[in-house]
Amino acid sequence: MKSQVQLDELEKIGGKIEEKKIEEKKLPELINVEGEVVLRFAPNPSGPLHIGHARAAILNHEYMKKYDGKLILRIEDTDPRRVDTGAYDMIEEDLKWLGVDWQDKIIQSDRIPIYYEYAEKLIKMGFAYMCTCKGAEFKKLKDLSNPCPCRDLETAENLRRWNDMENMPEGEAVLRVKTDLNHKNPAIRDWVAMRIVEYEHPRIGSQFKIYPMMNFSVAIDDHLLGITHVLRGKDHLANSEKQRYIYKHFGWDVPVFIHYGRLKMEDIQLSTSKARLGIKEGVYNGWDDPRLGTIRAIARRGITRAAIYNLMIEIGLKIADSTISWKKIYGLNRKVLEEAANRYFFVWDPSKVIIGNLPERSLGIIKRSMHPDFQDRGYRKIPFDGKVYLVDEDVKLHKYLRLMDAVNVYFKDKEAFFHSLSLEEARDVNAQIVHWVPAEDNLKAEVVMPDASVLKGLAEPSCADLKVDDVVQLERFGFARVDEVSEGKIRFYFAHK
RNA sequence: GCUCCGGUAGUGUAGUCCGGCCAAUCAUGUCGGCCUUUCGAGCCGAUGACUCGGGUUCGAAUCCCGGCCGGAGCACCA
Repeated sequence: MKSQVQLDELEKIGGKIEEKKIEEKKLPELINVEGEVVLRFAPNPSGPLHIGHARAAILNHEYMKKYDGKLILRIEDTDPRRVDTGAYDMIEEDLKWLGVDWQDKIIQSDRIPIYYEYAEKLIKMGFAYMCTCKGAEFKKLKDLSNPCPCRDLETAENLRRWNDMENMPEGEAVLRVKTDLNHKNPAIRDWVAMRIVEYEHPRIGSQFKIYPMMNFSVAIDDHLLGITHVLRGKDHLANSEKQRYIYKHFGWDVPVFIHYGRLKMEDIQLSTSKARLGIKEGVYNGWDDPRLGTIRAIARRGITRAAIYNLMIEIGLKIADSTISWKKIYGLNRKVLEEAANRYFFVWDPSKVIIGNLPERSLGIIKRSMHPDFQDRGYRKIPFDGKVYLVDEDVKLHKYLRLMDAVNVYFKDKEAFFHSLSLEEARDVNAQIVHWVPAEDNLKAEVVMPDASVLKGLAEPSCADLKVDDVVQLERFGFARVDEVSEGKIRFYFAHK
């Protein structure tokens, strides 16, 4: 018997634990918050979103909610060669699946004239010049901190070249932003703002031939859209510095740049371009192949958005790189699924067993709860007539088996016989407790595993009532998402144990 | 090579700015126990980290210098 003092102490501890659970995982405050916080998620439409995009999307979305601010979806399609027309819709679908919503959407290819306008302003202000030097020659000069011959061109000549740019072939000229030729980092020196692209844009066609470089369009748009905080990967560190020159030249306020580290994912290092190639060559079944790190692949596997959200919030915006293990994701996902997932029997590697000596009283309809912790969800009915399929390994490895909620059997000369009925008796002989499926009344089932291999077996009859996207726990097997249900057949995608 | 940035348990993360309350947080994983008609969940317990070497200081995960390791950028991609 515990003393009152001990009980009080326990309650205190319990209370503390509760509190900690509630206050779990918060994002740090943003700096320089004055007025409305405006953020953007700005993917390049080269394919569907992957787990790396999810980080940017979720963090931006979380801050939008935290500060009751605004999130803008900006599609950055200023390189006609890197545009996949299917990606525009896929990006929005993926964001919707993630539960990320946005207030405004803009597509940069709709804004080309705006970039022209600001390019011209920059030329007139003397902060940009038209450079016709060969790339290699410019680099040589740049690396020595020397100006190229075009740098000191008169404004009038720059404007003449700028207006003539449309008549030049690709590679003939670029518009450069003046920065600092003595900048320590050669990459920052006089970077390219506009270039000629002779390639039909998949979305807007051939109406333009001059396209902005990302550093230019991004800086112009971030300012025009009133972006206050820019969250981006640390691979953009140098770009942020390049973009600062645009703000400086125009006299604009610079947003807060926040750079986070690289996200590495165990077993998945596939870039969008490699994935696309793999799909084209038939190595992968599509963008949602379970081996890929795309949002849709992860979703198809029964990973919940809540798990992805929690993961991204936990990782946060650290600039140091992070490696995510599947175990981490599974652990987070299991928390969500454990409560949500109803239980069903799936027998893989099925072995038919006919049980001898069955007493009449052991036959009938077996009822088993949908979820042991939530009896109010009701139960499934599984008819038991002595003829069942069991997992082959269970049959081979054990002398005594208890078929859950039905009977205890024993094997003699590879034949199965009735032993007893109660759980207690099963315990007395150390019977292995196993799941089973009726030999007659069942569904053909297959489970697509994370490596895309397919495990075939049989599922209990009530699986016929399942709907696509239901996530269930296949007892003694693991969590799986229902991918397709048809007459007498069901297909699952395996999530994890 | 040049420029910049990092390095806390297996993994993720807190703490680092403003040294002491840090013999370092929380989560996940792993192992063990209890419970249980699932290999799940829950509960209890265990496990395990400040990259290394100097320096400053009464005192360093925290500040300084150097090494090591890792990453990013160095495009007419984003």
